[in-house]
Amino acid sequence: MYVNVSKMAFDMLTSTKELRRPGRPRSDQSRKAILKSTLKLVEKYGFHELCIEDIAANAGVSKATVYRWWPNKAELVLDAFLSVVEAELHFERGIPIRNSLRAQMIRLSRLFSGKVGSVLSAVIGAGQSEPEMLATFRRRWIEPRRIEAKAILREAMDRGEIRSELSPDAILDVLYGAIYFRFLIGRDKLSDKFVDEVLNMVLPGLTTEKS
Amino acid sequence: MYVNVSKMAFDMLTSTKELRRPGRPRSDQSRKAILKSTLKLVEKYGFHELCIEDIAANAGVSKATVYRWWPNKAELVLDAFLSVVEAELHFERGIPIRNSLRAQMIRLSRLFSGKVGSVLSAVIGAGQSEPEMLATFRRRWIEPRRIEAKAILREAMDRGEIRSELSPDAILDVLYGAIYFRFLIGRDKLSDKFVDEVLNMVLPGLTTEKS
Amino acid sequence: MYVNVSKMAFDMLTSTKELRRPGRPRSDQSRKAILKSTLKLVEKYGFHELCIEDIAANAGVSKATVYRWWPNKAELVLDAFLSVVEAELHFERGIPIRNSLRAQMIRLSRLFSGKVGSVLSAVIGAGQSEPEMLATFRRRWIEPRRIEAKAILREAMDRGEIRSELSPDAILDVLYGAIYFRFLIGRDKLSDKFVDEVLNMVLPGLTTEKS
Amino acid sequence: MYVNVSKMAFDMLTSTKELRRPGRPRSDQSRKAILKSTLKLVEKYGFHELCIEDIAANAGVSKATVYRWWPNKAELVLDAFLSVVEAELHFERGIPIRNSLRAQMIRLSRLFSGKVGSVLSAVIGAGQSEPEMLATFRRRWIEPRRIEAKAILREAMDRGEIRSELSPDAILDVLYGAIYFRFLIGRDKLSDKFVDEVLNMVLPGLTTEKS
DNA sequence: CAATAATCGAGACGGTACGTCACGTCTTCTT
DNA sequence: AAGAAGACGTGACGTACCGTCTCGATTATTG
Repeated sequence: MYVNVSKMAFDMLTSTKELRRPGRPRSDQSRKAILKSTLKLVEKYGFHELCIEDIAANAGVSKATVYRWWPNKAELVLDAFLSVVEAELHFERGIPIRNSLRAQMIRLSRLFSGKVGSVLSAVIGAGQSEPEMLATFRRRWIEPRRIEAKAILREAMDRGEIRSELSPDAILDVLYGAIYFRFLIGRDKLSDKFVDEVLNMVLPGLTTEKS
Repeated sequence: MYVNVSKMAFDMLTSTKELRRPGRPRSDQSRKAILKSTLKLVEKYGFHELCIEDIAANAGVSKATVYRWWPNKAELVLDAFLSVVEAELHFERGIPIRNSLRAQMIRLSRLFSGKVGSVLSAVIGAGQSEPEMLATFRRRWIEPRRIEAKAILREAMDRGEIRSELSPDAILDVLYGAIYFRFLIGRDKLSDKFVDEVLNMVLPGLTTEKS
Repeated sequence: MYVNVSKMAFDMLTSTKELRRPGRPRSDQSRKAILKSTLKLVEKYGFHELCIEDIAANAGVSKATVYRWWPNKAELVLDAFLSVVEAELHFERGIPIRNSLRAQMIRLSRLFSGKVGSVLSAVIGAGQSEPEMLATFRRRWIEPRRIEAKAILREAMDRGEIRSELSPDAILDVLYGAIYFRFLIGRDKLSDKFVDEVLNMVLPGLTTEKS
Repeated sequence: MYVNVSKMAFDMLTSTKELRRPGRPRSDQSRKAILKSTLKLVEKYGFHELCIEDIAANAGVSKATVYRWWPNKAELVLDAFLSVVEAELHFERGIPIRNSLRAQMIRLSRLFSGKVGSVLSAVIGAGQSEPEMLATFRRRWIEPRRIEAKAILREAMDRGEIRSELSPDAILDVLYGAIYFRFLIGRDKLSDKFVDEVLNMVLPGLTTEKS
């Protein structure tokens, strides 16, 4: 991960079409096959049982090729996870805060219930004993979404929908904490209905109006 | 874990004080030394780096003795965790719901910030790829506390403090989800202040009075 | 082995019927069950794969009981072997040397081809890396028979059938070496015919007459 | 053993000098170090006490490398033995049979008395409970020598030195059985004198002339 | 008839080595 | 260079038996 980021950056800088590093270029086919195999196998076995030898074999790639581009299993799984979900789950802006939050939270909870859910839980689980991995996870998955969320919260505060003395971070910890808690630990399934329950409980405490 | 639970059950059934199973009895000294070493080492190295060979060596015990009583590292760590925290963190009853919740949530968040916090996160992390372990964790850690919590919520509903049409499980997912989320994923530290922020946001939505 | 020999000796000395040591006497049933199980399992698995835990389990006996009477697997197997064959295979005396040798060699080679053959080869095999065991084997199996054999050879020398300048030990090494060699290493099966081949080749060199 | 034999065969077939299998080639240095350490340790401790962990450590090699090429301790020791003695102990041809036999038997018995003797007895001992190993031992140690021996016996029969109605296998079982018997079981040491005793006893029965 | 003494079963214990697995690295030839 | 192949040293795994031990129960002799 670290490695390929820097090398990709180098490639981008230099490839004004002609300039590039000597030697055989990186096989994009291999890269994709590795990420695909990783996703497939982590869904099947979970992070713990997953082994890089199997990923390499499954991707028809040599082990050394995996290690050339990712420093360890954790980063690889994280990259595979992000390669699937990175672009999704934006907030709609300019609509009532409840609607915007609800729509995004429902899409998130459905994502958690699907195939990538098992990959996500594997990533967070592994992160509990690998601080660097958790940091990367936060930086590339949690933070981008939170920046957007804070923006719409700020807008809602400006419109007077949300009490502006509240901490946006605390608000989001409460709303999303409920979903993540049920996803990671809870026995109950995530559902659209649960999202509504959460919003019904929490929003009254955030709004300025006395309903 | 599974083994000794069933055997302990057997002991209890048969021990009208005098009856015991034949053969050399299990060494309680070894059992305690193993749990103690496990706690110590998991705090030091985290779950991932922890190895059973080290636990056995540190406890002055043979590897076989560890495997005789615990099927794998995860169960052992879980048992060690529970042996330390199992009896703690009850709710005070007969006082306003906010006070009771606040006191327990603060004690919980302080626990998370302390030494056992790292053991707990290791347990939950490992549980993400071992469903049985997570189930045991829920059964022996989450559920006992939740039963108490539901009882005080029910009392508060009876007293008219909490709207009785709300789902107790959802309420607890919101309140504790925030803490667990910040503990497991969040970048911000847990603090007494955060507990108050959560309660301030959530309780208004739960109460009957419109303040 | 060492233990029970001495204790048996003590028993013999003292049991002029009434005198015996205090405490629960040794269970002869267990002793026999152990030897029987040992024979059965060594035939089935060979010496190497044989384990004392299986012997004890098969004999319905505790492991400690086995170790109380035999110091190790080798001695136990040797004892089991000798308990079956010790009394057999004497030489007939007062008949022509060829007849006496032939009869005993044939009985021996048939014994080798039977069930105890596999036990014997296990014993000798194990003896190759345990000098004490091999010594006991020689003392209790090889030597008693060799003493008899030397006696009939001496008689034959006295009668003038065998050249008396020959070494009886060398004679027996040649005759029986052939059988043991074929038994332990050779690809060819032992047979009565082979015994005759050996005698036909060797006896002319031993006899005084020029046939 | 099985593995490398087949791979060596493959190498031989394909190595018209240039063709070789892909991947990192097997380290010949490791292979030799393992065989050397095996010999050294089996001489020192005997087969039974020998453990593969020690061999690997002594050879500065990983345990996995040992297991990659030899399926078990027995095959490894056998290979080590053969790597030392395989090329030795031929018969001289075109001389009187007695001389040829005597020279080879004396060299053999001296070999048995030396350092490799303990390895050989370990190999034969282990072979008693592992038929495949004994078969390999016969194929690679016994048979090649026996083929030569039969050739010189046949020549001697053609020359009229040996009675041609005798079975060469039986002759060799008698001659070499005596040596192996004394080596494996006998209490007496092997010596040049013993070889002469054996030949003096056996040859008269084999020869055509009446001396 | 109690006290003493040894054996018995069951089975837990500290050990040692097993043979396996995956790690991450390295060496070779090919693309 | 990058890639596939695959051998390498390393280290932990979980297992199997080792030979010893601690129990309560049993079976004898002795006082």
